[in-house]
Amino acid sequence: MTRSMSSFDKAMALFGALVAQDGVFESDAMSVQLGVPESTLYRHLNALHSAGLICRSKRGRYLPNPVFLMKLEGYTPHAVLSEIVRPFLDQLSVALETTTHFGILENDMVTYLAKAAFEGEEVFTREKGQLEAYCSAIGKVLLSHMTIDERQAYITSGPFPKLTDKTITDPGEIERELHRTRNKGFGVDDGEVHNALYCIAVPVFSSRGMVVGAISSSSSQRWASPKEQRDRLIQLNGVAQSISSTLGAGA
Amino acid sequence: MTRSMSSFDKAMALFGALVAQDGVFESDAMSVQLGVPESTLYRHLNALHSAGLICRSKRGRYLPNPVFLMKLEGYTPHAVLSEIVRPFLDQLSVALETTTHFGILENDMVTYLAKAAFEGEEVFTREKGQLEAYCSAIGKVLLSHMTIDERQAYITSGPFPKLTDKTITDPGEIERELHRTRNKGFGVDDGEVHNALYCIAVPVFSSRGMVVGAISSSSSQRWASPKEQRDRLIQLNGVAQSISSTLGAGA
DNA sequence: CAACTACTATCACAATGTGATAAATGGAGA
DNA sequence: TCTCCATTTATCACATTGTGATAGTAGTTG
Repeated sequence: MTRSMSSFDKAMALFGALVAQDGVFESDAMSVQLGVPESTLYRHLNALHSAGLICRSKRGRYLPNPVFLMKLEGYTPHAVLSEIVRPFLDQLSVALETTTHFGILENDMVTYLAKAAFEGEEVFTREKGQLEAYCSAIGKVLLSHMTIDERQAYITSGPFPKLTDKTITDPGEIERELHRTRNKGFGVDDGEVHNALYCIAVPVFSSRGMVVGAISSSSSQRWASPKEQRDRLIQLNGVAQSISSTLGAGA
Repeated sequence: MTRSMSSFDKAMALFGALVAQDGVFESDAMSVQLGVPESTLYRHLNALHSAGLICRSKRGRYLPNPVFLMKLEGYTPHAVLSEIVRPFLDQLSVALETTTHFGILENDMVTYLAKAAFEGEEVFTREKGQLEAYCSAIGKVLLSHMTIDERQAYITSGPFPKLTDKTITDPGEIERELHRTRNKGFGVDDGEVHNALYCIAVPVFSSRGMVVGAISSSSSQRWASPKEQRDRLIQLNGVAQSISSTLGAGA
């Protein structure tokens, strides 16, 4: 991790900064931002250009090369993510003897990108299916990592249907639950989506701390003991971290 | 162009190959394909990974990093292309004293991504607007650079409405016209879309010879002499080449 | 279990990236 | 048109990095 950065990483850091700033390049500001001397920045800029990653629009503006973008058109983050995550879910499902999911947030709903079923445990979810976020374990985790503004917008967006008699539907109560979820570092759905469905979920981070999605363990019966739940969480977090490191170092 | 490739270029060449081959990496085949020894390839592979461009799916399979893809989600090839091309069109419009366009092929129709109007020359087209390909200058150029199969599919897809009395509508005749267009290297619309609209167009290539789009010069009156037309073509081609080199070396 | 291929590790050498400095180019405004 | 300022290119001595041959490990397939 702390091994010497290759020239490649440095140039890609510049690319990342450019993309994040809508192509605006101010040499002195960028220099302090990235901790790289200006002369080196221009060399990196040229490297990015000759590699076909960026092209110059006007003075001080560099955009991702459209030809490069076209090459990536066949790939969607969702499709790739689900392919990457699937083997991890399979392994986890065997280890925990439960069904496991990987989900992301999309339009305030949870979308399941991958599912590994554990035989004997029928779970009604399906891949690419959507679920309410406020009551599912994965949803709680993802909502709890939103910015304050985003979360506020979600909380006031209601209404929140009562799916079971355990479903939390009061906005204030939901907000507190999300706060607890964030503090604990994992989300719990204690029969709040479906009477016979109990889940716990933990976040999957990208290497720079952004939340990419969450993985969960779902069972038709409640976990027997606190110890058992703790055990599952450890395994979930282990796998989450494996996924993170598979995703690598980029943003 | 032939100056020594930076390590960056070589690694990005590997990335390009991976993307083009759906992530499949066979070290010996890739080695001969790129002319790079295997040990170096694996170093590049690791560089791409640690820079966050790719991640490992399974043995021998490397996919674009979904986190990286997400960062690029705000950029579409079309939007970037039109921004890149616009200043060139403006300049060309002044030089030729005609309206100029940049268009690409989309679902067998020409889509105009950018337009630079020349005052006094009213042209009915608008940016993001679509036009039939078989009778417009830009369309002819783009169709003429399709693969044989694609072109055949287009020719048989008909029907081809007769927009003016000069419009070529017979499939066989269209095919011959496309063949002529390809051989000449430029396309002509001699009032075939609209009675008072005369255009010539030339292709814009990416640095590896792929056709990205085409630029055209449109006028409400026919060019006076062959010499004048030749002159316009020279300027069109010059600008097309400028755009190509702005797009850079990738793919 | 055998054969194969993906993948990692090491090392001496050379190529390439580095950053300070200086100079040129181009665009916005007076 | 001229001035000013930020962007951009050019140069150079130095040291960090990349290179590729070789050898060895590990995971997969039959």
